[in-house]
Amino acid sequence: MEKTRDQVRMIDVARRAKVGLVTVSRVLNEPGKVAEETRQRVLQAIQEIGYVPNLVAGSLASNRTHVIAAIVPTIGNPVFSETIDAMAQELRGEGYHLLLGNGGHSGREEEGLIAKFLARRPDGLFIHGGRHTPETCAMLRRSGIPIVESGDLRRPEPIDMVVSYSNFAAAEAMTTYLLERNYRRIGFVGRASKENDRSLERQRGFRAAFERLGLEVDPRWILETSLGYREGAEALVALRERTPGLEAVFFAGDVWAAGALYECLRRGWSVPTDIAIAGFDDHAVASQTVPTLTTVRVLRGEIGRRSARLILDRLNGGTVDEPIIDVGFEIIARESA
Amino acid sequence: MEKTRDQVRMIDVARRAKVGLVTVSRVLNEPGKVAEETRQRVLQAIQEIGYVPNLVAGSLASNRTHVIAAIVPTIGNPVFSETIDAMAQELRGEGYHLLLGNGGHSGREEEGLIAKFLARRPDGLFIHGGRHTPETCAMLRRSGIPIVESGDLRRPEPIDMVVSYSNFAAAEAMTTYLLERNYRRIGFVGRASKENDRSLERQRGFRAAFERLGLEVDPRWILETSLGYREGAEALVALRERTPGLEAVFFAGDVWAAGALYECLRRGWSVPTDIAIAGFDDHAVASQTVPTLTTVRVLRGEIGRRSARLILDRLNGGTVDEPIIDVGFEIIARESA
DNA sequence: ATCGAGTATGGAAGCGCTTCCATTTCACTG
DNA sequence: CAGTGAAATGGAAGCGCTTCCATACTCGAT
Repeated sequence: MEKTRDQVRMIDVARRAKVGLVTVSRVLNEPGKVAEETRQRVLQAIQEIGYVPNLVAGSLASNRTHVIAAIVPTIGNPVFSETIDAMAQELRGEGYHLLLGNGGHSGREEEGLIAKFLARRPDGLFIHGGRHTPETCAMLRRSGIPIVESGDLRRPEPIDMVVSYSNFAAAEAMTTYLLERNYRRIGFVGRASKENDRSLERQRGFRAAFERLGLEVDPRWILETSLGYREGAEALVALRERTPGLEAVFFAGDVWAAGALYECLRRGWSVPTDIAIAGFDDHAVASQTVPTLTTVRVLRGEIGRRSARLILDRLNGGTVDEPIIDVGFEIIARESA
Repeated sequence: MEKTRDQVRMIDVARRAKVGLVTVSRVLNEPGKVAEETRQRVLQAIQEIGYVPNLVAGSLASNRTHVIAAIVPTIGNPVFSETIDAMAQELRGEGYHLLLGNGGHSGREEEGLIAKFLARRPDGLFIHGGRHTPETCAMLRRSGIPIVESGDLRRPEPIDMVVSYSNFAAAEAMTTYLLERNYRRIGFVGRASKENDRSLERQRGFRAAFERLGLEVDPRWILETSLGYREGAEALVALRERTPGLEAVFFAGDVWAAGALYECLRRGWSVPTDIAIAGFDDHAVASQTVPTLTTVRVLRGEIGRRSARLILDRLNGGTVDEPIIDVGFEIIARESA
């Protein structure tokens, strides 16, 4: 079952085209430096014998793999896949490919994955995720490759570059929007803030908006749960039950909000009259729900594109002037709040 | 801006541990063949100087990259990302990583991508997608690596292995379900069947269910559009307008169906009394919509896992007995139809 | 003591490319 | 017409590993 070593090599092309091996390499990598006639001869030889270059060998010799590693908590989450998609697109234009990994949510798991990824010598690395173990950071720094961190703008000591928006600012802005519309008793639904820095930041933003107006946040308004439509519905019910007079709920994710809107339909609660609902992400469904969903738009694709560009620019020898990019956000006011 | 060649190499570890370079390689790849004491010494040396193996060099020498290439039309589509996610998970367990590419929907584009991917010498390849150009097929065959095609069970000449469900059978089953419930005028919404084989298969399945009962399909019942919530809503309205007495609509995708359900809410159409709605995919939202959505469940994760296993088994020297795996589907009967 | 069969280890030869440098050719200058 | 520089080409030396083979040593059976 041994994999047979019968590849067509560059030297075979060279012999066929009656040129030196080096010339074949040039045709592939620096076509401008080869005479037109020679070039054609080589290209034809490549065609004829069906030569497929071996980039593994090339990478070893040149010390560049043209691979960018990307690590996200879960590939399945559309929130990440949109970023990844845009990044892959941008990279492909310059001959780079994506090595994809789901880091899981634990620091140790991530550390192991990163170690294995670095062994593949990617030319750059994109990582969405919060805290890294000190070992991970050290490893990444030592690697010497351009690195983009994403997930939140606020990083105490960025390893290298950062592309994101501020979860804090976005949550604060939405909460302020709700407060301005005279909602006062506002629930907040997010992920476990202990496990997830971004959730924590959103919750902080929520609280900050209240504080700026000198208002108190009732601890009963805060609810942490896992992501899902049903979880959103359940959260809404739980919050209303334990908080008499609740006027609005800010869901830190549109999936929860959409689930909650369904619950309102089932129970005959009128939105936003009985209860106002706000979301986060501007998921495709947000403009179609009944009623349509007020939410925070974040440009996920933009994060991917900008990250790719930053890495590519550095690889192309440019000095990156601003290594921390804020892609911003936007409050999308619709019917639900 | 030259990338400095200052990696720690295996030979450095060897010298520090006072062993031969080969022994270090063994510690990493066949630990059992090294004496315990020596092994510890080597591991410690690795720790101390922070050695990160260079898999590029290893791959060149061993002719195995431990990389599996995966090509999907779009990474962003949750339908694919679920498969990819499961596949990555399964592969990681055996030390393999995923090289990810979005092939676009054109054959030429795909061909270029595959050529570039093969140059990276992946040990296996997963591809979701229908028609490949003859050149693509030839290239893939010549590569000699295990290949899994997915997307639909029906492939005239599978390149190698296939893991999927039958779009035809699934659509036929759902249509039959609707017919059994005495819906007779049934709309069908899918993607452009000219561009997408899977859409065509689903449409064929739809028609086949009618034929089996000797019933006619009115051409006005068929509507092709692009994917999206709004598109689903619009499709529903268009179908009802042009088909008096329409009793049900089968949407070949839950996103359309969910969008259509919202439209029913807006217009006050009662589902399934005024109009029955069925979907496809069993998207997470399907169990939460109002009313809940009758749909076809397909195990996307299972496709990823099985594909990975098939490839891994072949790489581990096993002979795969059944190179065409049907993961099946399931009709999930809920309230909407 | 002798042999054979493990077990542990290391040296040397590549894997298929890129890069460095040398060489050749040729048009153009003074 | 020698002198010069640019353009085109190729030889040789690695890139950091794995694999093949040889060697040294151990142990129990003869």
